[in-house]
Amino acid sequence: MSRTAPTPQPSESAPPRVRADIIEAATRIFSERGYHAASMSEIADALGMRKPSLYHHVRKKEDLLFAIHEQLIDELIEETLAVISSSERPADKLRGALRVALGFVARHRDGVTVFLQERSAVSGERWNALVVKRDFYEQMVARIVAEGSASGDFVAVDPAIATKAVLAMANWGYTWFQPDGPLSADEVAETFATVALRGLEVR
Amino acid sequence: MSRTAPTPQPSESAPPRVRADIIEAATRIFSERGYHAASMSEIADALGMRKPSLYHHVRKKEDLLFAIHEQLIDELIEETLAVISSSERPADKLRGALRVALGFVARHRDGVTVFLQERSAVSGERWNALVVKRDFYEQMVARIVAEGSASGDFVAVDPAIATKAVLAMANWGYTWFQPDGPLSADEVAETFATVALRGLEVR
DNA sequence: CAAGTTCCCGACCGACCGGTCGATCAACGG
DNA sequence: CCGTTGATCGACCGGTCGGTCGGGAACTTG
Repeated sequence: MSRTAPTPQPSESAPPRVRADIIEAATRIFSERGYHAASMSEIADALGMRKPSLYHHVRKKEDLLFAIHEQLIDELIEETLAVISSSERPADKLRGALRVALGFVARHRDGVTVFLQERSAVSGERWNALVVKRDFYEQMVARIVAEGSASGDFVAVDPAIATKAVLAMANWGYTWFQPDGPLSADEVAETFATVALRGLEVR
Repeated sequence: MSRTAPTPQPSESAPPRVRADIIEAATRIFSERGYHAASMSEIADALGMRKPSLYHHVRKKEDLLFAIHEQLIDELIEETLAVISSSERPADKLRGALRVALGFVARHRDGVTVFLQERSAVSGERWNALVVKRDFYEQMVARIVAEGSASGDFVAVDPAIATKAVLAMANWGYTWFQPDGPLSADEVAETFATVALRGLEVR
């Protein structure tokens, strides 16, 4: 009864809802077991169907991985762009970018795990588009740091290396942050921003 | 002629030299293709032998992964212990720990990649010992931050979160740092330490 | 030279995996 | 009431992988 009335809108050739369920299950299983170790049967079983049924909705295993990557990077870019556009001072932009990144980990932990852990699990033509988007995101962060350095808001350290430090905080979160744990994403993001902007040492 | 005179010391049951070559090759291939995607034939071929020959020196594929992990974490703990023991001020300890970590990435890039990328690729009994060592390393960094907070050298931010920020810088390096690139490990470590201790913002 | 040890490898095995095929079944439209 | 469409799945296929086995080459030791 729960999954017997599909095709409510036969309008588009794009899938209606099953697709989302499939990607969700694939994300969880890829995240738990790793892309190569996970099997299509596993994903099918998690959806209450058998492998050939899953292949009715999906062409290749790699397509699932690609869909996960694309969905995530698009959303991350969109949110980050919005936040840094509505800020003025470089410090606020950096704080906002960290808040978006940590919030992303909190909301899409499995997806981020797949995104960062299975970064080079696949190749092919369309993969280049993802690399471009990933670079674009990094460039957004790099631009914040570079603007701060140029305007005199930030101290004179190598902006490229400082960017890597900020990206590290944003990207490493998926390995330890627990969305259901005692720490909130905003709390972590604020502390990270404080460390990155004011430093730990008392003067 | 290059590999025809083994067994120079039949003293120990421990392997003489081939073992090191095998682990080195496995490290490179696991790092490039991922543990699950890499095959034992690949590793054997890289060593100029066939798969059954490789299995003469190695019992299981998982043993290779375990050996890589163990070797690396032991060395990292040893070096970090030495550096933070010979320092006095928390700031110097933190700087030293970052220098060790980045130097590690520079010297054992493939190994660190396997170590951090294939963190949960295997299970089993002995795996617990590795988790304990990994936790011990993190605790060393945590203690530096906690000491700094307690002594008043560091500002009053949540030490647990600040520790994660430092660990992020140390651990994320393997994804981007190029040992043969224009940046030296010490250069990066110094800049990271500056960001973590003084912050980016001018006051 | 004979016994022993170490290493090597062609051939093989069982398991599993990504992916296909064809039959079946339910729902909908005319 | 029948044809079409979409979804499901048992059975199957080709390929690969981790791991084994048994025989042989090379070297050491006596």
